Amino acid sequence: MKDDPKNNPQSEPTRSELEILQVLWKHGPSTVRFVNDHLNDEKRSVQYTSTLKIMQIMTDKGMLARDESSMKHVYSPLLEEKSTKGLLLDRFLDATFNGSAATLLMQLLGNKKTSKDELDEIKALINKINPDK
Amino acid sequence: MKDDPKNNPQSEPTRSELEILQVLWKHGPSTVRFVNDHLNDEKRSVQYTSTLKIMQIMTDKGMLARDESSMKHVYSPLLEEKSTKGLLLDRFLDATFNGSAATLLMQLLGNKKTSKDELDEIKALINKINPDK
DNA sequence: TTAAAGGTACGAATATATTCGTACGAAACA
DNA sequence: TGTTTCGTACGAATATATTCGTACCTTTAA
Repeated sequence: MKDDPKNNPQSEPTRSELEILQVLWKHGPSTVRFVNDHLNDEKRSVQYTSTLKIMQIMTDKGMLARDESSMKHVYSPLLEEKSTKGLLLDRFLDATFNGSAATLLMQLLGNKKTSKDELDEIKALINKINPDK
Repeated sequence: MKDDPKNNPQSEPTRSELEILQVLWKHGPSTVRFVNDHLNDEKRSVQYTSTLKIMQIMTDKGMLARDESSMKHVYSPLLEEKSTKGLLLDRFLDATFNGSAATLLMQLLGNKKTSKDELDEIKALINKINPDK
């Protein structure tokens, strides 16, 4: 059982898998048709069977649950949004900023794409941090 | 020339390529031997010829420059550290947090792996932000 | 001066991710 | 009822990333 992906806590979603998870996290359990339409509307052009295939693979990996009681299968995410994003952030932080959150933040603040509103929001958040932590 | 990777501003370094870039950014122009030893000491076990191959590919892609005047070729990064990390951060932010820096920060602050010292550093940084931006 | 050590080049195998065509079954409906 | 539409399953092609063996050349040292 060593190679069963369900038992591999290290595995993280790929780019395509993450796109699908984002739809499911946002909209709840969905059919392939719904997810595919959403991707085509919001993200990029992709064929129905491609989305279907990835969702089938994700189910095999234990990332999604599939309700087959109706012909139109309904998929639910089995990965929790917060912990998954936390894992991805950890990996990214290590790979790109050698684990330094402060360095990442500096980059973020110097980044053109971070708007004034976002900066204000960030400042507000910081001010709420428990000063004892 | 359309497919010449040198002309593709979208291309971003892969995981392995980033590992190598980090060594070159930190230590300056280096031989394959130096980079490979460093990776083995600090990161993971990898054969010399594997590192060589990746660095050759990176040179083809225009990510590295190679000084062949000595038998031991010396490689220099052609990608600038800050802008490269900025690009990676942008992509990650879009893919994982739908482009919201504030959401990313919240995740970062709630993360066990962010230490008190890091939080202090972040707070200090925030306090230095130009309030006009 | 020869053998060992250390270097590059590069093809090929492997691993992984992604895309999509085709087959075929169920349902909707004319 | 037949035909069109919508669904799943799945193999296979494609794209990309990674690893490493082997060939062969240069330098070093016995």
